[in-house]
Amino acid sequence: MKNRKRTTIYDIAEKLNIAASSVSRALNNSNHVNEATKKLILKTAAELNYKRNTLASNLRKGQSKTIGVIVPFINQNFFSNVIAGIEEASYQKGYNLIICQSNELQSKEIKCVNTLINQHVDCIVISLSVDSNDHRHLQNVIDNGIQLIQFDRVADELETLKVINDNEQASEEAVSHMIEQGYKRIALLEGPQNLQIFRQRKTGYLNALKKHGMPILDELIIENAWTKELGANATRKLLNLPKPPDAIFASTSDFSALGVLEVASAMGIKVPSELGICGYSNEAFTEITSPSITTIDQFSVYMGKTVANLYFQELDNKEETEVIPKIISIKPKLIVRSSTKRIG
Amino acid sequence: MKNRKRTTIYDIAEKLNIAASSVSRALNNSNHVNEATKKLILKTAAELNYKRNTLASNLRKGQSKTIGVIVPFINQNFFSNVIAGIEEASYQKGYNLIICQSNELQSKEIKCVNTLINQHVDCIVISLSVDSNDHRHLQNVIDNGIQLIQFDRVADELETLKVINDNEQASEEAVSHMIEQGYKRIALLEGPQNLQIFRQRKTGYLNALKKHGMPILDELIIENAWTKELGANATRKLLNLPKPPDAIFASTSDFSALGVLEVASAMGIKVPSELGICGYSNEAFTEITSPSITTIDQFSVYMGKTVANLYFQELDNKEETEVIPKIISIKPKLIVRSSTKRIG
DNA sequence: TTTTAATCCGCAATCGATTGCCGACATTTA
DNA sequence: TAAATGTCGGCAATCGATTGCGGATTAAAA
Repeated sequence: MKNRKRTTIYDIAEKLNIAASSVSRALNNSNHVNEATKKLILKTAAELNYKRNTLASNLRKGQSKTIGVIVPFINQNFFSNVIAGIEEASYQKGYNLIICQSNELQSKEIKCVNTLINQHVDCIVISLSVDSNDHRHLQNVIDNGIQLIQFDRVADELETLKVINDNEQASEEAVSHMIEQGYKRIALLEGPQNLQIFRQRKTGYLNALKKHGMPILDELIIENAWTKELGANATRKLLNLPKPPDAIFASTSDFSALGVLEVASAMGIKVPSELGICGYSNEAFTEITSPSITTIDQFSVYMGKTVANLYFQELDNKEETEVIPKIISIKPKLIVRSSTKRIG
Repeated sequence: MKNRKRTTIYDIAEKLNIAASSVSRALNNSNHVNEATKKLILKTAAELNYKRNTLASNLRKGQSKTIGVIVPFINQNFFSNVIAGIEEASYQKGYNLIICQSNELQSKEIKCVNTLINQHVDCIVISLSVDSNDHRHLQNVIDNGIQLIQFDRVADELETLKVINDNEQASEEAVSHMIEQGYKRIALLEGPQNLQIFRQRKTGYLNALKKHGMPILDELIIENAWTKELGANATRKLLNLPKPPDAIFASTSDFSALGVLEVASAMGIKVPSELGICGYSNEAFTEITSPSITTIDQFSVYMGKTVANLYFQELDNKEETEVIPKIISIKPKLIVRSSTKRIG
């Protein structure tokens, strides 16, 4: 709070009795300024503890070197990892991050988008909130000349850059694995079907069953079981069926899978011998439950880096070759653990 | 990418054939403008899809309505929770967050600080990196008239606003609890002692021993065991002592405690009967290990909210009463779980 | 009807950095 | 020696929004 007034290029100019434009050029390392004066300016700038006012600079240059990120919750493992990845890649390029949480609410998501547009961010990175239905606010981003990149939870119909997981394939692989382990009645806990990722995971599940010539049993497919509690409730319901499942694929999240595991334990049902369990996301805890939970790794940090790098590539490429793929799909990896290992 | 050029107040002014200043006033809901024209302006602004250029506004007003946050890693539970808390409180006040990671490196921390100063953030919130030794960069923040708030890992000698946990007290409570459970030889895994929080936790440990008239055994105090791996190594060493401990307080983190638990399990040592374990942080996984781990909850989201609100209070209070406490200490809560429950 | 006050609105400066353009001077080439 | 080229520095406009001040119009008070 000492010098409320910060030193500007004018202060430096005045002190050295030169024009502010020269100071600006020197600080930007332009070659339109004599080497000697440049050194002098830099020295004086350091002495006066000069800090460039990025606001002014950005205003003039019409860019902000800032990327806005909107996620449902910052403190969910998957998202915080993606953000960490974005941050790492952006930092190297001298870009800053503005982070917003949509709290899974479209209404807040819209506000976040507007804030970021006002902030003149160069790029908005978003993973949709669960109740996101129409996408006018995203169209608005594009209309305002801001690069839009969607990741993970994407609106398919919008033609933007996207970084996604191959959910369908991963899901199919997981279910196939369970079938190979001898499970016959595999239940599916599905997430809100307005989100593409959950539709894809369901498709993967159905594909696997078809491929192995297994029947699709509607009573084993439970909607909207994507939190630990909902997963637990669904499990109670499933295990009390006349013909209960012998495996549960919690396609929504590991939290849901954890709910499954807890209910099974409480009911004295043995995992994996009597009930197989597979989650999604490879949350840290899946490794340390007993038994440990089979799950799918989404390479979240890598995903974040990919998002950022995609933006930077697109930036370099402007008006040039335009050969960059608009959609990058990252292949997730099935992590087989005890909760589904019945044989071998 | 449609209209590269966004509408400004001048566009609105021109269209309505009035002065830009009136537009500005209308948009700021000033009462120095006729109600009818105000309505007209607002309507036109909406029609033209006007978005305020926050950069220009902030430049003029000399503030940015932005809070910069620097943490070691975004994707560590504690920090992402604190950030979530800060975001929630800031959002309500119309403030944005710029997030940086120091990666536990002082060098990067300094760069982050400079970036944020350049960005003219109104406030910088920081939790120090582990190798943070001198604090000139923090002094620099203050000298630039930016409000500095430290949380959790703070530099004690700097007179700034601080939000901390009462580590000493929590630590003492945890160790006392273990003593009451009948543990006689309680080991301590300590963190890097240049960070105050770890010194405080050690002090709490020592206090508890003293209070209960128990000897302090140097061979049971292990330095720098603050990751899962280091915790595991330390445990191997401890359990191979001629007179091994019957309890381990992983004062650094739950990850460290997890390392302890894993080694104990691998060595066939029963927890809690043969070895008590207590962690720190109340990470989600501590609840689901078997046995579940006794730990200390730091109320991280609440901590974040407190940080943000502290800033806003200070803002309101400028030049006024100055009665706000400079240091807010949040009392953590001991969460007793199976890993230390030997009696009762 | 005249004075006073209130209400609106516009002019122009300002925030700090950047940049196109011009001119002064020095250096090189014809 | 004259012309052409290059180097360096300054002037002034610009980015978009805000705001102090003053002027004009209208309403209220005397």
